[in-house]
Amino acid sequence: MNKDRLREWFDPQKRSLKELREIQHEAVKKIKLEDGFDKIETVAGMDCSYLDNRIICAMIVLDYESMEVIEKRHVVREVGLPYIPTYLNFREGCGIVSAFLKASRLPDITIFDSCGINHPIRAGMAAYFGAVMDVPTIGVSKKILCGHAEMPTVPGEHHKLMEDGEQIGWVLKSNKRSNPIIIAPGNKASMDSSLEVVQHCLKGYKLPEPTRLAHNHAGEIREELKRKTENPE
DNA sequence: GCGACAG
DNA sequence: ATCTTGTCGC
Repeated sequence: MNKDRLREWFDPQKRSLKELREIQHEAVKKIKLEDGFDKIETVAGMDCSYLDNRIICAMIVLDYESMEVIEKRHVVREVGLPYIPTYLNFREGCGIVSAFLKASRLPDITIFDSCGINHPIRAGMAAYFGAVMDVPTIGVSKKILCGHAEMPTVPGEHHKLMEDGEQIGWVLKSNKRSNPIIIAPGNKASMDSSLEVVQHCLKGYKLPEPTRLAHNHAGEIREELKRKTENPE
């Protein structure tokens, strides 16, 4: 996909929220909820951190079986939109696309630190990105944006996240000491596969390795930038 | 009208 | 997300 087309999908530019909502609807039409991958050999994690008016998007690619890091990438951008619930795809989109395209080899599936189809109009960052880029994605968040579910209390316990009688994701107790995490398909990943992939990536922490490591990396880059800002040499 | 609301 | 100290529990 060329650069101009990508901007149309991810750059909020000077468009109104109404226009942005329309664009989300266009992307949602492209979402596929069946598995669109074969054997998973690599899985990536994507997360962002912020510093003043800049956003740091970090991506980590891991070997699916061993969960060993293969590649770490990041990009720093000026944020183009304030945080507005349900419009996160336009706030973090451009940076995420840049980081994603920096990978030397595209991952078989990517886990985002955000919502998937568990969004008011099914346009969570993971679902939106996956639909536009036509790649498999899963969303893993820490808070419920929409939907309701019984809360799991025992590690491994999980329940369906429901909205209007439809399942839009899962709520999973990933760790004894942590609050449950919310999992949802993004694109080209079924409801069951989304849960299975995330469970496979859990290694004793609240978050699955891909997302946990991406979060750490984004934080490290942030600290570096902070030093430069305070100590310009 | 009121409350909820990913990062 | 970010700002921040101590504190409870394993």
